[in-house]
Amino acid sequence: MSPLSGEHLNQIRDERREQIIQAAIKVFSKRGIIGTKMSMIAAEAGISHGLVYHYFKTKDELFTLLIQGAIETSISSIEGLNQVSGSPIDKIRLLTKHILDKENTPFFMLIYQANHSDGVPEQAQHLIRKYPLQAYIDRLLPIFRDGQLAGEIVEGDLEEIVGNYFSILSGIMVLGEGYRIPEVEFMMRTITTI
Amino acid sequence: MSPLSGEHLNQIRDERREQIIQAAIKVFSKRGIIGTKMSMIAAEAGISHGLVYHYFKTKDELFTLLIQGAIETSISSIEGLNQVSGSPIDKIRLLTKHILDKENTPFFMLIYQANHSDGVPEQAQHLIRKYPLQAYIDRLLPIFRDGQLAGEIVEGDLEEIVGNYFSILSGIMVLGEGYRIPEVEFMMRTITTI
Amino acid sequence: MSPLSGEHLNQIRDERREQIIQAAIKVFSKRGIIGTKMSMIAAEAGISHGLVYHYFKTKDELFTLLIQGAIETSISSIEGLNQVSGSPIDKIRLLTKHILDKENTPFFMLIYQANHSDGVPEQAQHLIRKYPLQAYIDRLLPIFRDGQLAGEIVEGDLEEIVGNYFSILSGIMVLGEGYRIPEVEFMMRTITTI
Amino acid sequence: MSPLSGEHLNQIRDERREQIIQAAIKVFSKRGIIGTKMSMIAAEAGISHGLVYHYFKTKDELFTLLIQGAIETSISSIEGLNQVSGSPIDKIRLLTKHILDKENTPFFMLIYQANHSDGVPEQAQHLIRKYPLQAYIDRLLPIFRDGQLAGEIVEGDLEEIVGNYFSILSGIMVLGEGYRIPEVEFMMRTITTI
DNA sequence: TATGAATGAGTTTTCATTCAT
DNA sequence: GATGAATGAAAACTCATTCAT
Repeated sequence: MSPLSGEHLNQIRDERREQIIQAAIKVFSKRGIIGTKMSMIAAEAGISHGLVYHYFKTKDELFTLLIQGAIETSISSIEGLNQVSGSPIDKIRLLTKHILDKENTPFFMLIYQANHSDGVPEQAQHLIRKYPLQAYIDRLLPIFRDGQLAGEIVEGDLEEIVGNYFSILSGIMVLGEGYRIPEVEFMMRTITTI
Repeated sequence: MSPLSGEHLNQIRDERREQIIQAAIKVFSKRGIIGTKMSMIAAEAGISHGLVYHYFKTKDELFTLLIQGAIETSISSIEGLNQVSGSPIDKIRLLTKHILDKENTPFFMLIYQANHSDGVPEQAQHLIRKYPLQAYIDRLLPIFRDGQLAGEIVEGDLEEIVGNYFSILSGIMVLGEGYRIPEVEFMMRTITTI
Repeated sequence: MSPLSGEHLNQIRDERREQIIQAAIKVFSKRGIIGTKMSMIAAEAGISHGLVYHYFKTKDELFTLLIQGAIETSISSIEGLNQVSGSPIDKIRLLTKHILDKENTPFFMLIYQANHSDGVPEQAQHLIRKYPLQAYIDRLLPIFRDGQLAGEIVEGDLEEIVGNYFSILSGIMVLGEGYRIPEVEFMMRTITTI
Repeated sequence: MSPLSGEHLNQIRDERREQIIQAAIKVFSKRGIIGTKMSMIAAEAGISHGLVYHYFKTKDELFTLLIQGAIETSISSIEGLNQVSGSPIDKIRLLTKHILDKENTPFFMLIYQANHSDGVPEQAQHLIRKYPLQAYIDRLLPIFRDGQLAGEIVEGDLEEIVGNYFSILSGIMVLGEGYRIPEVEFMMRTITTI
């Protein structure tokens, strides 16, 4: 019989890769790099640990890939706010909703893990350092400024306000199970007037 | 040389124990259980790794001890609020100030680590489960209720408000370097009227 | 498409086998058994690693086969000297030339690898032990004796002379790149008179 | 009781190190890097494999150290010839004797392994490349030139003669068990007049 | 016949823990 | 009480081999 068609093989490969990536996000975000054993990822993906290495050279490479994805996703979802129509407050509400969405927890957890764990691969550290809190502040500042000018956002140093707000959002998402994720309006009370 | 007096030995013992505990808090809170090597604690304490085992049977025992201390400290500092004079808002401000104090970061980190890491000793897990968010909510609820009755705290489900507030405080303290710790008033805006 | 004729399949089979064998000789002789991955042989042969297993059951089987070939070739080329006309010295010169021929390096390397490596399959070890230095000495001795009788070869214990000579030839061929392969006459000075 | 005195500890450390090094020379020289398992070295040294890592960071570091030692020893033993009194032929005879000494086999084997194996650590490769055959030829050339001028050594291109001679010596030492190590005079016949 | 996805045994390396001194 | 040499269990990673297609 002839070997599998290239297309079919590609499909299998892509599926497996995605399967492993999803498993890895789940495990890494919960346990960090050191706490995550490749066998856990394999088990989570329902495959042998050897196969993980068929698709990803090392644990580090896999982790770094996820970090890159997490950063790209979070940055682009912030930059995407500019395309959205609505008042500054509407945009911030949208962002807040997005961040507080349970589905996005792993991204914050991953970045958190990369920030705190030991044994974070050089390249992942590099990415993290390239996008510190300030990078997010810079991208959110214009929206907050507009809000302040419109009188919708409290007076005060803008960098401080944005930094605080993004920090408490990040904090809440990092806590994980056992804590409460507040409603959007609860968080926004820190920055809105009235 | 004559042998050291028993009292002197006791003193050395206590000093060493405290030395190790402080070192352990520092390292565990930053790196978690798995990320912390006994040799790191020893190095931080300036002693040989062998000596740590003279004072603490295992890494798990040491970690569990710290968790116990962290929980006790945080619970008692909340319970202590009742002895303080002042309005409900004053008490909450005091608590907030206390929690946001950099000095107390390690306690939150430790509890966080115990909540998230793998390889957390059974006994530590037990302690953590014995004092979940709800335990803190229960103890804070009376104060918040008074505040609500006095019209100083926003309307709404009290458990939710207290849970949210304690969660965002915890979140911020867990983030660590690279993020902003907001001022007390910034946090309190989530719960105060006007 | 009509199925390939049986004959054509046979031809493909034989070609592939030979292709793999040549690739295996090249890689095994350079890297030894342990150092050789089946994937290297496959890559060298320009086929998939799975296909190697269609032609050879295991790595061990393949290696053993090569060892067998190497031994048979070297033994028969020595035995072939008897069919050659010429003086003893001429025959030894011919043998020396043959051994020092770069093309024959892999055979010596293979036997060397089989002698030294770990993880040499039982059967290959058996073959190697069946044809030790002594087997070569035995076959060369008559020629050297004739040479000694004719005064062309130095006096002395014949087994020793033959053993020495074959050993230094083997040694030189095993060294590989980075060393000099001497001219025939340089080697022969060890055994010839004048 | 007081801890071991620093001196005693030093003694233990030095002994163990030496013990491991000797074991490693033995195993590495016979089986090469890939073929050598750290557990083999540990077993040969009669210690646990963990202890090997107490003294040497990695297998690569250990191997590289041995290579360095082997190169240094062989270079210095050649350079030492200049301090020796005697005719050029005497010096070469001394060198030959030294090289053919069974005790020195491991050095040649190690360098051989480093030249041929896969997975040779970068630093070891560097050392090997720094001291190719030419480095030895350069150091031996003056002696051979003197010998040629004195009519004790055959006519011909000196580099060629020295390279050939050092190569056949190296080759013989690499063969290991199963082959004959010739007498000094047998080897020297390749280069001496008469 | 041909391919490469998939598995798991085996190896390197780390580190909690023990123990002689 | 104090040290650090020593052990061994556990985890990352490699690769021979199998097998569905």
